[in-house]
Amino acid sequence: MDEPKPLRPTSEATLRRLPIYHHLLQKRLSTGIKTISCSQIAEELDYDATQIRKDLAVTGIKGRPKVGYDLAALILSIETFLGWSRVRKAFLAGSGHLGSALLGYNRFSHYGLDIVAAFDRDPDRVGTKVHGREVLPINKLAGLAKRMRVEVGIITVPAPVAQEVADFMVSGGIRAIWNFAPTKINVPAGVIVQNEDLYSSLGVLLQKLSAAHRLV
Amino acid sequence: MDEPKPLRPTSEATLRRLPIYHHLLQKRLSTGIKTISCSQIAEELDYDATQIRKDLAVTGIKGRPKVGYDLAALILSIETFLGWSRVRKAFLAGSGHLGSALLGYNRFSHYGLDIVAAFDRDPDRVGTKVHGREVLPINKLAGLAKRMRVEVGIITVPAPVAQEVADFMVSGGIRAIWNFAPTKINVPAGVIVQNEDLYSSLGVLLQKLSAAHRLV
DNA sequence: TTACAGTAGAGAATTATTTCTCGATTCTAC
DNA sequence: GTAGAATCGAGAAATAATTCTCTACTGTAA
Ligand SMILES: NC(=O)c1ccc[n+]([C@@H]2O[C@H](COP(=O)([O-])OP(=O)(O)OC[C@H]3O[C@@H](n4cnc5c(N)ncnc54)[C@H](O)[C@@H]3O)[C@@H](O)[C@H]2O)c1
Ligand SMILES: NC(=O)c1ccc[n+]([C@@H]2O[C@H](COP(=O)([O-])OP(=O)(O)OC[C@H]3O[C@@H](n4cnc5c(N)ncnc54)[C@H](O)[C@@H]3O)[C@@H](O)[C@H]2O)c1
Repeated sequence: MDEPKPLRPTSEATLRRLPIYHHLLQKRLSTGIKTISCSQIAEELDYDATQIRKDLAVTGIKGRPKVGYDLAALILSIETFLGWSRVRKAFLAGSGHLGSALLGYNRFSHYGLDIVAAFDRDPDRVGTKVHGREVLPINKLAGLAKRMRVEVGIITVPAPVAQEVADFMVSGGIRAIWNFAPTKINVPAGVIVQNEDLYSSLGVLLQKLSAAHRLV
Repeated sequence: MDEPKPLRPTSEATLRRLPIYHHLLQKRLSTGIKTISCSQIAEELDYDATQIRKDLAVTGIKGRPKVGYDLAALILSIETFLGWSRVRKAFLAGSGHLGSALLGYNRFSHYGLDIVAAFDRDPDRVGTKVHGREVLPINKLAGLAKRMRVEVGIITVPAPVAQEVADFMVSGGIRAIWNFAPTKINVPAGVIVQNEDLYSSLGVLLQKLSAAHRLV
């Protein structure tokens, strides 16, 4: 009776909902309340209370009947589970429109990510500063990543060069890639890729709008 | 025997995958090939071929055994299904970091979306131009949306004011909202909201990275 | 012509996720 | 104290999504 559970990894759906709860909980924290129940969260977000209870359970938090969860403890539990309590260094490749927006967003450091430098191929960009971070030549990425023990790579370059940039990241020892380019990138086993495809989101929105049209 | 099928709406998972196929198909189109099969797509994207077949079926495309699908017809079928073939006007609220990045991205017009104007509350921003689009005062949003028959609203304002901006959009007759603020917005029935929560994406990435650490 | 291999499409089986049900617990009010 | 209401937590049931299986079709090559 050593490993009775197969210990499945947490479902992606649950992982995506946890930050949504986190936003709400933080908002509530500032109002001064001390506890919150699943039914209250459910009411606010229009989710099913049982689903929220199961989601929160994966973080290891324990609630009390009739009361709910301790708000501060719950926030901490989510942050710990998601890996937001330990800040990891990140390199961003492609300091264009989207890359600059991410660099300008100083809130990621509260969510486990510290973008320490940006990289680009364009000589006009290299050497400039974007929101306080220096832009370095892309060919320095791998070496620096290794030296600085950078764990996360962010790809905001055009799709045709995304694979090449990902290869630099992998060779620099980066083990998790946040990919904003609308293309699949191939990485060796053990490297985590999280695609953020805005077209998928846009596709869902516009399809629903079109479908609504067709019905009415 | 009039409505034998309940006609369920297409699942969100399928809707999110269709744009991913679209990216690949477009890339293939430029190589000159004329047809493509599910097994080829599956090989490339590391998906299950049957899943791809079922996904593509919802767009109404018909394939031929041993051959696959006509590439150009398939692309068109996806575009039509997702509502990308008819371009809809959009207003963007919040011309900050992220809003500017979206305004600078001229490719959305090929994907059914034409951002025609931006809105902001900051007097320093109002009156300027961001990537060719004028920034107008936020209090003009509702009236102009109604007059110009704008269908889509994009929210890139800070979370605490997202609801207020959404209300302006709804009162201007906007029926689909692409929300980048990390907060729930409440809208009347019939209005479509698509949340694009970068923290969800980041949460998935970092949790997987943490979990990988724990195992090794 | 004929065998063969690759593939779409439909439906069944499997797996994953969400929702329901119920017992146990804990707070509040009487 | 005791009754009642709210809620957690665990397991069962229902629902949804994915993967498997089989048949029929189509092009290619012997
Ligand atoms: N901006 C958006 O709103 C938006 C929306 C959806 C998707 N995207 C995707 O995000 C990515 C970036 O978009 P963007 O609008 O910021 O583009 P952009 O052209 O503004 O920026 C791209 C940057 O990458 C740099 N670059 C090009 N090749 C490089 C290389 N080999 N190595 C390092 N840097 C290189 C360029 O010099 C440029 O600075 C694209 O893949 C795009 O499809 C952007
Ligand atoms: N920039 C990013 O990388 C990033 C990442 C994740 C999430 N987000 C989210 O996107 C949103 C925008 O982020 P940002 O970095 O662009 O912020 P930002 O501060 O650069 O831009 C916000 C803009 O909204 C305007 N604004 C404020 N109140 C307004 C109102 N009532 N009406 C109209 N305009 C108003 C401001 O003047 C400013 O121009 C935020 O909700 C943020 O959480 C941004």
